[in-house]
Amino acid sequence: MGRRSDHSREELCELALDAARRIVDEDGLSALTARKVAGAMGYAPGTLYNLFGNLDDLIVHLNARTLDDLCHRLSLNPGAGSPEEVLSRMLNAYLEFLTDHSSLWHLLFEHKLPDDKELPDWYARKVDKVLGLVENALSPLFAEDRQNQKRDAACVLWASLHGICSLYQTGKLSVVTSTSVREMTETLLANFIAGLRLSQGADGFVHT
Amino acid sequence: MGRRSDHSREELCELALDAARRIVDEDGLSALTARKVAGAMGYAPGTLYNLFGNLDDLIVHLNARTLDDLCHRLSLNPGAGSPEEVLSRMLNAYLEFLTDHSSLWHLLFEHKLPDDKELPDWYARKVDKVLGLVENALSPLFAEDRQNQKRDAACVLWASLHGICSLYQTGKLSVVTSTSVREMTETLLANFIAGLRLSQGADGFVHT
DNA sequence: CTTGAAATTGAACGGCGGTCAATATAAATT
DNA sequence: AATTTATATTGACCGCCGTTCAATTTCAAG
Repeated sequence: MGRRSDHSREELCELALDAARRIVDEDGLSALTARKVAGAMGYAPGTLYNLFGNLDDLIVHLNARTLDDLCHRLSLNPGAGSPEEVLSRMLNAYLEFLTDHSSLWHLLFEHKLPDDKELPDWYARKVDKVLGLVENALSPLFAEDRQNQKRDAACVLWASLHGICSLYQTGKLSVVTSTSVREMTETLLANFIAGLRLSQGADGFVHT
Repeated sequence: MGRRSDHSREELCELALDAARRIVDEDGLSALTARKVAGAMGYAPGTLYNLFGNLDDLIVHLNARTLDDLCHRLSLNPGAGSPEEVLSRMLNAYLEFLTDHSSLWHLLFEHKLPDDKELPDWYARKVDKVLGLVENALSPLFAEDRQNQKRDAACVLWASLHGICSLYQTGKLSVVTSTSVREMTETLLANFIAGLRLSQGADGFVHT
């Protein structure tokens, strides 16, 4: 077999990523194999390695798409309101995605590159974008001269929510409590923000 | 080859789990293979399947040991003090374990049984024990008639800390912030507990 | 000494990620 | 139009993996 030119290189990448997404969504992480992806797009396994360096590389690109998707969903329902209200709406969208595409979500976070490789810059920028949404929601809590603390707070909140979702999704929470993810994340949100309000000072005059 | 009787069945299990622990600790998760474990204990691969149903089963037992170890370390430095102080000490021990045995820690949380199988009861009890430590530390914050809320709070806190550690450990935090795990977990701890104090009422008279 | 039960082996199976010489096609050159 | 060059595609191959199981060897009981 030789050159086919049924598809451009970009079309092939899209084909591969579409196939990969479908496979993960339908049959779970363990079903994502090079042979299966290649088969689903009607090509031989070797072709996949012309498009991506290896499976890890393909997964990073798939995760980038998932990140875009997630970011888009979180951006809907913008609306105004207190940080609690805004974040609660975002949480809705997040949990909905987690429920509907648990394997894609799982892949997004569970996947780890080998120690000697780092995530590319364009990927970091996508993560930044999501984090920016959280940051904006938290903005009213921080005085003008403390905006730099926003980012840390956003990171902490985001990572914490992730922890709850992660343990839930791997079945490690149900072993220990019957409380729903919904309730737990709301508990975190409420208490963490209450704490922030305090430490940032309701009117800027409490604590240092 | 036939019956050797160099070791009792229990000794063999210990041999296997010791080997597995060493392999994970030294060479990471991906190095944990049946052949390697068997080789390290001086037996053929098949023997491993007389002791454990499969690799998943062995991993659950290894994780149980890790859980015991973790629980033990968290129980040292008991001491008195405010919930913040007690939990901060526990956090020290936790982060120390995370640093020294990152792969064992990773295996403990990342491993997921197939959907049709559940973690055994004796395993759930071990998780419970760790959670109990957090619960005790939070105890002073809850009035006598609200002790049942303790558990939820402990779960949320534990899961949240896990999220920060998890993202850190998979290199997904460094992409987005240069703040240390240490600082982030302290931020969570401080704000969450501050929030709890408020919602539980400093003297039981604020909010419902 | 025989017999039966249990432990141990290691080859075998199907599948995996990844590689690469061979090949077939498209584009460039003559 | 014929020839060359460049490139896309293949699929057999490598060394692994988890897991199985018939065959074998040893121990213990009768």
